[in-house]
Amino acid sequence: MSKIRTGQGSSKKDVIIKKAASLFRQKGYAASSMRELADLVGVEAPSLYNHIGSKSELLQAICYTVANEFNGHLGKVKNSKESCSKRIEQVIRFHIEMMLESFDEVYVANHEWKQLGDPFLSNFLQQRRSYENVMAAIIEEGIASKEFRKLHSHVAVLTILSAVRGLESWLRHRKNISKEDLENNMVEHLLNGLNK
Amino acid sequence: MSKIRTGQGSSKKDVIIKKAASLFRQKGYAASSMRELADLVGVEAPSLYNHIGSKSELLQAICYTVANEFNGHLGKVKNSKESCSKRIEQVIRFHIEMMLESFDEVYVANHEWKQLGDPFLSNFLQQRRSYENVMAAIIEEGIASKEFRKLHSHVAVLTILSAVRGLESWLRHRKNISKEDLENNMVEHLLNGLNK
DNA sequence: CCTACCGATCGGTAGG
DNA sequence: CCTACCGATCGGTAGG
Repeated sequence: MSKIRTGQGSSKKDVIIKKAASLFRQKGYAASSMRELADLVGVEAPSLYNHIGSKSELLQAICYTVANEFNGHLGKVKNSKESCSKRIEQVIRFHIEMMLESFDEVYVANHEWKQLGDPFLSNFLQQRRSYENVMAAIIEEGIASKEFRKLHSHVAVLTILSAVRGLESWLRHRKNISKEDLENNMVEHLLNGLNK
Repeated sequence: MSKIRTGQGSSKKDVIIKKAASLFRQKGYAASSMRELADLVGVEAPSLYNHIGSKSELLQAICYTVANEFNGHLGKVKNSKESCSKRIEQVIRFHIEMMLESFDEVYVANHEWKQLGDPFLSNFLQQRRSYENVMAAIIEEGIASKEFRKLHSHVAVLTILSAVRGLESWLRHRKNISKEDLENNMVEHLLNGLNK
């Protein structure tokens, strides 16, 4: 489903971006050097520049690919005919699946976006704000229709998105629980807290 | 209540640590230079070393001060005679208050601990694991006493801690909501999701 | 894809 | 507290 995965059809540039995501997640963007990245790819550092323009371009590619995936999904869910509860559940499950499928990329987009230079930084923040607003609108619709309890919609969005982000630390020290259990537990906790 | 605040009784070292927390939060640890920090303090870079030993020592001081505050509070709550629900609520409220009172420090401890060198890194992770275990034990006690619904306790801990951490992004672009509203909304959402 | 190398900046020290 | 300066490492280029 995603351009993030690296199959046999991937170019050298894709490989470099994939390795960069892994390196940036482990060490942070600023603390990662192009020499280390070159080692992971299996070439000398200057050779990287035959495929990419700069270090910052790698961060941009990672952050924007992730942002596009999330925006694409929310766009589809937004105007569906299902209940607000069902739509929010779909958003939660999508976040959890993205985290499990594209851990490095999502982690980097969540942690290292601050290192983006302008205009990429402001554009990224703009996209995120808009994403949160759409989610808040769905929750407000649910409150108006008495489906949800009367909570501040933006606080609820924050609570949900942050909780889901926490899977990061889960994925670092994998406990013995299946993806299904994880999803169902989290959906139950967050959705029951919302439901009337 | 906390050694984090910088009042009139603070030494130059305290001032440096406080400014470092602010700088590290804004730019990240690795991307912050000692020259920038010196500028904020109002001295030349080499003068910093009359008060501190190294850049990494600053990160250690910030992370450990925060960790000690949280551990101290949880230690007090842990064996209190109150209901599990009440104890979890106290933990949630403490996290929110810490975030509001010592934003820079908590943010840095949450985001930059990975840049700690060993043995500080493993010690920090050990403390955090132990903190989560104590919270999970309280939740399990609540499940056993039928106070809470039957959720995986470690997933619930993760959900709660992550949601509370999300206040970070709230504090960056302050919306018009009071501390009390924020706390009450979040406690209601998270606790109602837990309660039977 | 490599070797050779650049200017800039880093954390930190010496010496006063 | 400063000036002067160190070795190391950085992102990136030239040239083949």
